[in-house]
Amino acid sequence: MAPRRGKTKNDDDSGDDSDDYRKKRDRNNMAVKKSRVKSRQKTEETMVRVNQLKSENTVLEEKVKQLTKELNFLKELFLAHAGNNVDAKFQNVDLQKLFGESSDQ
Amino acid sequence: MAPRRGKTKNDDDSGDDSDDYRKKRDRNNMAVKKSRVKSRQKTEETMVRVNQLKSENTVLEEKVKQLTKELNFLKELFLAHAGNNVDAKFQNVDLQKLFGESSDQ
DNA sequence: AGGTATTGCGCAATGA
DNA sequence: CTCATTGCGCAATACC
Repeated sequence: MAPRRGKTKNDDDSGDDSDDYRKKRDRNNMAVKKSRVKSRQKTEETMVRVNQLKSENTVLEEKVKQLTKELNFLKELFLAHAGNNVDAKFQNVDLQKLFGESSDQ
Repeated sequence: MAPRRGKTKNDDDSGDDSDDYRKKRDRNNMAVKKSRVKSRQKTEETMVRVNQLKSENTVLEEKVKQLTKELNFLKELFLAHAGNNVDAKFQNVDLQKLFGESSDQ
């Protein structure tokens, strides 16, 4: 596969000339491998996370849609009779505030 | 930095003895670099995506909470008077169905 | 000071 | 055949 033997030709620093150099390289190679496995796992998890979030999101959007629908129905029903002076007690309620722009946006 | 010069000197196959081998290697090195840049960008984007989704999620959760609150308020208000036989027209509405367990959860 | 962890890079095999 | 992707080792260097 790979023609190992870069033949580092020791040249200078680090007093190790050959054998514990190898030991050191081997240990680093292990570390590299380990680190890369970890990295891949992290990526995997991130992908999973994205999918989780996407589906949670979908569920929540449906819920909002449903709730909004219900709320609008109720408001209409309410207003239809409120304008009719149905019950004096309803006068206590500030309908404008309630139904005008109840929630934001 | 790296004492390149592995000078594959090999002998075997691939009719290229030395010069277009280098060309080939250089091209591949370019391709590798490009591919890795792309990979890193993709990772970056994924991170961004996760954050986007997380905040969208938070917003949606708040919205659901708010809508639920409003809805409950309206239902109570409604029921308080419905039991009072406020308006004959309300008789058309099946209040059990409306307020019983309208939505899930 | 001495180790592991991370990262950029080149090589070679393999995939399109 | 050319380019893209991937596992791997090396060396630098970040991190403790």
